[in-house]
Amino acid sequence: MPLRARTLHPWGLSPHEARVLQERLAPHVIREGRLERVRRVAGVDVGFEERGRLTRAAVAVLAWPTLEPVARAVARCPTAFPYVPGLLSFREIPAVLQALEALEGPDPDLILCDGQGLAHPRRFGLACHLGLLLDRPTVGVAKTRLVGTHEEPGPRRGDWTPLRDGGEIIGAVVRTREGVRPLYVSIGHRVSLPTAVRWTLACLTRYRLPEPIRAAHRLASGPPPRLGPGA
DNA sequence: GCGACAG
DNA sequence: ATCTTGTCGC
Repeated sequence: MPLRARTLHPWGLSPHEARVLQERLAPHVIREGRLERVRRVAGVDVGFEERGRLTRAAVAVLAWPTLEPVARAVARCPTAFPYVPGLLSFREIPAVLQALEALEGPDPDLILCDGQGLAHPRRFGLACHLGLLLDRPTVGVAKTRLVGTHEEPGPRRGDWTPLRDGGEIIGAVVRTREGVRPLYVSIGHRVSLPTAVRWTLACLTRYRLPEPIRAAHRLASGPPPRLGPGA
């Protein structure tokens, strides 16, 4: 059955109302969870298309552990919320939900999101917001830092250092490939930080980004998908 | 006041 | 996110 979001709140909010809502919802994020019997891992990519002022979301579902794509969907919506650092989910999640609800086949057991999770000023990044709406395990995987301080992780794939803010560990700075900038991994919902880091690393191939997110990003902005012999 | 600031 | 310029690896 299709992934469906709970209606926890309305979407036509002002930036101020959005901040207040984040503070109300953040305590509901579950910061633990181990994941057993993972069969499918989804990646979510979000972005803005200046031409047409559209918010774009792409989702790819990959089988575990083969990482073969089994489902994909793209959605574009007229952008209805400004880009404000810390409020990205209010701009992007409507398109993400539209794409998720169009997916065919069995639901993913884990969703890797393009953006922060707990590594957010109010501990409620896009991955937390999406995880709470769906009540499913999510992980935030961001290419650059939003908040927090950290030391540079070691040079080898899998090396990581804690990301700290306000006296707590809010994420991990993970070297996913030698010679490239690290990624910022944080809890989204229903996973522990070690689980979030483990699955980010488990989904790596030879690239900087975990394969489900790469597949999603490629879907909307890369070359057209090559259909396999079974399609 | 000045810089920082997911996508 | 997007754009531009310069450098490096395959």
